[in-house]
Amino acid sequence: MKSREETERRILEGVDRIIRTEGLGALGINAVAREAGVNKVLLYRYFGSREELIRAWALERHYWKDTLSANTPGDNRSWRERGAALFEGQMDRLFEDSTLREIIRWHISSEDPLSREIMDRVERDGQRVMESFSRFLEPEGDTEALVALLIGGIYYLTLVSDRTAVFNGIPLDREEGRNRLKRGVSRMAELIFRDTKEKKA
Amino acid sequence: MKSREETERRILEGVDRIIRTEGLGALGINAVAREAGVNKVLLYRYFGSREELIRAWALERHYWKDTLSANTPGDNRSWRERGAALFEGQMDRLFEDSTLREIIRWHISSEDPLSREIMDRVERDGQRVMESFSRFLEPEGDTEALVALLIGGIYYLTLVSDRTAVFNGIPLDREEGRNRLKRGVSRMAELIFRDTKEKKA
DNA sequence: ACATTATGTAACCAATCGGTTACAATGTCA
DNA sequence: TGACATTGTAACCGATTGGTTACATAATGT
Repeated sequence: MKSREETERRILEGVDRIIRTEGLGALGINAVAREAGVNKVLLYRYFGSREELIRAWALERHYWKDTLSANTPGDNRSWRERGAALFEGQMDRLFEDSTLREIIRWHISSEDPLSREIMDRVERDGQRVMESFSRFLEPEGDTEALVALLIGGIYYLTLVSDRTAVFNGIPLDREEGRNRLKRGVSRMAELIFRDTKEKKA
Repeated sequence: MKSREETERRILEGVDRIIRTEGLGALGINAVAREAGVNKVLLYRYFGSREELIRAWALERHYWKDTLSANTPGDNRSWRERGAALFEGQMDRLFEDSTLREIIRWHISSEDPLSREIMDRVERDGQRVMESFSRFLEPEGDTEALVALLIGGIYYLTLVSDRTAVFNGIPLDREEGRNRLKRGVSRMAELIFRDTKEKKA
């Protein structure tokens, strides 16, 4: 009974908790109100509608830690190696962040324009990282297509890990299998950039 | 007003049509009855429930044309090349068959055990093809992980092509972009199997 | 002390969902 | 013609959904 700001925060935390534990499909106004320990009337008073509530939740999230910016000054790895680490880091991030997986799931599954809107935001960051990275490599062959496939593989396998324990012989539910995949991502990135020249500039 | 058999077929065709045009999410009993031009009471009389109706629809489908069995006797391609063609064929199949995409979408999105049941059936076929193929190659490195990533990439990109026109600079809605991806799949398969020995047997 | 803001309660709306029931109207076949 | 299977109509159930309304109760700041 005091700060509206804090109540709004509690509601958004309820949204986050529901998405993390039950998925976006379970995100109803009634469920959120229950989860946040708040009356559902407040959701409408403060956010207007279900859609705007979800949008508000999505906007306050940051989606990509810029793995590339974690370059220490004394980093003497080649850009090929850094690229491999970049993709591996993305897979790691996705395995850890269930809400991020849920957003991708949503985008793939629904026709809701809002899911596009949010997913665009997610990928804009990733795109920016990729661009700053590709400034140092001269692509050979259709690197764009190969990278698209690699990213897609990362997306799909992390998504399916919530549903299936084993995929193509790999135990997605165990650390061992996930490490095999991350090494696979790294290896595949190396294969993609194997014939790529490094720019001098 | 005559053959029960034909009416059941019309219902199943209605299911198929809805899934193909509006997706599995739109597959309600009322929608199917409307689409099939039949009273919804009949759906219950003949199939029992929504779940059994979907199961009946799924069971009468065949999911993978065995690309590998399309090997003509005079085929003198290496197994590496055949592997590349195999994956490329899978991507082609997925781009063409929207209901297959819808099944994968369903499996990724919902917790419904039925989706697992059906997806298992889908992948059992694919697994069988892969096994008969890998009998001729001695893997070097974690081929399983790399193949998993490739399949995942194929799955994700075909799924996302229903929602997004451009991914990582590739126009998913145009023949040109899809061909780039298919060539990419082929190329990636070659990269994966580059260091793989062919068995003599 | 008073007005303002924040929060709550509870009933209510219209729509949709999967599913059921009772009964009437057809068509088919012997 | 009569028996039987097939199809249809239409009302109904209980549950859930997103969303609204009217009104009462607290806490806050000045």
